[in-house]
Amino acid sequence: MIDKHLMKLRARDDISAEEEQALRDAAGEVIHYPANRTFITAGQELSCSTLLLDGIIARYKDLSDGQRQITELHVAGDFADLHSFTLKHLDHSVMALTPARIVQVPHEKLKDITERHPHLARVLWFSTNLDAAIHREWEVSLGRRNALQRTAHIFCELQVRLGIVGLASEQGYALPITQVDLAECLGLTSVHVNRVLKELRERALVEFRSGRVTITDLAGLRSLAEFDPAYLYLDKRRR
Amino acid sequence: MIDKHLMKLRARDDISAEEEQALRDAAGEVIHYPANRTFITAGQELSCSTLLLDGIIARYKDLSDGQRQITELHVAGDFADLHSFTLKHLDHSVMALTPARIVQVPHEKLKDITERHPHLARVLWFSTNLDAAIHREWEVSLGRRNALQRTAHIFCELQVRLGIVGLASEQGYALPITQVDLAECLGLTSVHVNRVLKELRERALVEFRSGRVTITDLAGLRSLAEFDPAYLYLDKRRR
DNA sequence: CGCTGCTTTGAAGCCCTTCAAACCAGGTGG
DNA sequence: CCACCTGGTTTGAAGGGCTTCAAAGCAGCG
Repeated sequence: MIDKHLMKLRARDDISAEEEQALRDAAGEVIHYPANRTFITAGQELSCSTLLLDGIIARYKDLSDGQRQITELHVAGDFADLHSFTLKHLDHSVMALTPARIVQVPHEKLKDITERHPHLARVLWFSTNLDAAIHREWEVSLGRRNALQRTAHIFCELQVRLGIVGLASEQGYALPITQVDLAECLGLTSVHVNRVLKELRERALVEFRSGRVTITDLAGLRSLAEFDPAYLYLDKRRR
Repeated sequence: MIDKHLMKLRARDDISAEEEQALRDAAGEVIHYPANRTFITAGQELSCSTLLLDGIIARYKDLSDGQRQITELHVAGDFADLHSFTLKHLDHSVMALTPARIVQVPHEKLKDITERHPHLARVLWFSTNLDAAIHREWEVSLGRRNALQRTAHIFCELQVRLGIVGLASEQGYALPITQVDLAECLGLTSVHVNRVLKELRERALVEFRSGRVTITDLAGLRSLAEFDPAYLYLDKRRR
């Protein structure tokens, strides 16, 4: 059940059989959410974290004028809110963008892990730091990259992250979200995202249609985005 | 020496005398950096974390065309790179924007803490999650707030963060950085930041001159920025 | 007292937004 | 089986916020 999560962790560090078992034991109830369901609201008190088994989840913040900024996307194998273990309530909301299957991991069990499995605790700590690294890369996109590069960059990021858990190839991957969702990730209007997607298609780099990203030219796409996967910390030997 | 750091932690959770001592014991060499010194370069291997005693530090990423995005500012009492403990090398660089005094904390000592002081370890984990929360708020600013709100927002944030360690009042605080630095935080050009500062001054909200932020109307400033300090997790009772 | 780094101002232009409307596909009910 | 509805996509036209380019102003310092 938590196999994709283990794939993700093991792409970054060694996880012993004992630690794997501790994680498996921590997994609780499996829940299905429909697309478009907000299941954690900012500020709400939390006693368990959400491990995503399947689907796409977004962390987002709403502004008073109805605008929304998605601060990170999550894919299968990610904890959507491991940080709620130390924060206890979140500064953002969390929603399923597609139908999603998740498993709840009680904070009690995570606390046990910090007390009984220090190394595994550090690996989980690492995971939340990886989320922060993704936030930073998005800050760079939002602050300094133009719409075209920004859009190319997110497609590159998801290709790598989905690839780690076996859900993407160099040719593309399923991404059943809307252009509005994408616009909320990119800090753009959906109208402009639409125009950018058209240009990416016409440049024969990538195509985003009917819930699927089809990559025509991965090298070209990465070059346009100046994508450097270092921020995803995949080089295991360095840790 | 690490008093400001303890103030910061204790604004969020209780720290026992024993834990305090463990932290004090972890502190190593004190180092002075001049303004404008990059002391950690992205990718470089690290064996200790940097606790800021005095000054302003920036985490930043450079783009190939010479543009730069600062992803977070640090003030006295902050770890500038506690996350390097689990990441081992960083996806960004770190520089002193002002003359800075720091103390190095060896990762070995942090590892001891995770093994001997699980609660303190969780508090440190919390600290890195707080950094991530700040990243998220900056993503919202960069993605959805206009230049005026964005600038107002960062002044509000720093007022709170510096206030926690006794370095800001409701009337203002020292912030000896340049408009260029500010622009690199805000994803704007320094030219436009200059115009925005003029408008904030003319609206009698805040003045930024000769290294000092003078707040004329804190309520008005917060209202313009739609500043909600919840993301700084200061409500101790909820944890 | 001139150099240097930072700030300020102006003018022109572009990237992205806003507003509006048409198009399209899939699902539902008459 | 088609008309209708709904949510999402696409396109056009106009406008604005921020950038770019350029240059002047200013303060601190050797």
